[in-house]
Amino acid sequence: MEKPIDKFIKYLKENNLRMTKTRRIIVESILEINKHFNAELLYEEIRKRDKSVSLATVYRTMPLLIKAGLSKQSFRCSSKDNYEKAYNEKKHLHMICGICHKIVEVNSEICIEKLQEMAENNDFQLTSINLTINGICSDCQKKMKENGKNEEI
Amino acid sequence: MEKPIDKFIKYLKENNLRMTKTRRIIVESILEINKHFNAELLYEEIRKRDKSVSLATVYRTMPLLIKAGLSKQSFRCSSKDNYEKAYNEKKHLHMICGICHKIVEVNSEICIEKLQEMAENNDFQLTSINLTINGICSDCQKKMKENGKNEEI
DNA sequence: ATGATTTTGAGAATCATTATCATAAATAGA
DNA sequence: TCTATTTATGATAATGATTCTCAAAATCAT
Repeated sequence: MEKPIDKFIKYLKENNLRMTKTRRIIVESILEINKHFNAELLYEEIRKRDKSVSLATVYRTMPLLIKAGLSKQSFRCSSKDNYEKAYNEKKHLHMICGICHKIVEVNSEICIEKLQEMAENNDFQLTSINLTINGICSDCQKKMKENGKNEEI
Repeated sequence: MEKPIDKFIKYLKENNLRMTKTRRIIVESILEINKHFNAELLYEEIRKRDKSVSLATVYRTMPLLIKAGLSKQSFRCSSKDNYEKAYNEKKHLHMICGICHKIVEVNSEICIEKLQEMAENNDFQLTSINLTINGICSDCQKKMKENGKNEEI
């Protein structure tokens, strides 16, 4: 299977874009993150390798990674966009607790395959599927019962 | 079946909140909108009835409508949160074109029922399901082929 | 290496959403 | 109905994630 970095280089070439030190560091950093991530988290991971990379470049680079097929948009939590790797990934969805913001990944192969099929049936070229269950986790349900509060979601 | 406005009044009472002229107008306005909507669109609809209502109050009122079960969060498009009514609604998902931002509703009863079941199995008190397919509609695919452009998503 | 083009970091700008606060409206009690 | 208390509202400022700008640096084609 083609290595992510090679896939990226290929994408860049095809689009007359340049492979740079910064872009390489960004790709390497994403490889280290084994879950969903937002721009800030990726930025922290990048800064472990190189403190000179700017947050703007992280934001600038995400669309490239997505178009190159290395990464994809995922859910949105606490007003922040989240991403995940687009390869080697089990088909899953996210259950997000609106109180404590805990995120649980749940296998959902069947649903996702059904959605891919739907896109195809509608002659819709799929770029990403957002499949998120928002709710209140059992821990927070308990806590709410205990103190009788009606907390924000 | 309980009327939305009565459901809202009941919710307000239970939470020691007040029914006001503004809140009534907001509920009435939502009843007039027969599709998904964002804060701005709802604000326009409200202003047809009363020009004095402020956008801040629209934003303030949405969480109440959601908790009262009149409305629910839906997809996000062009950096804006969208909502929809939470009753009388067929179970559907949204397919959003990343180029022209056209939104197509597609029936998806099976998927949604599966997801509700999943939430239940995980002892997760469901507040909303976000089920969105992002991609490129067939029209935009054609246009891109014609002028060979690699447009933004 | 040279010159043309692209990328970058730093910081400013944007824009949807939230917070603040003084005033107005709604409720409870007399 | 009047009054006191609480809640809601409009106007506007603040916030914060993301995007834009631009001069300087890096990359590429020759």
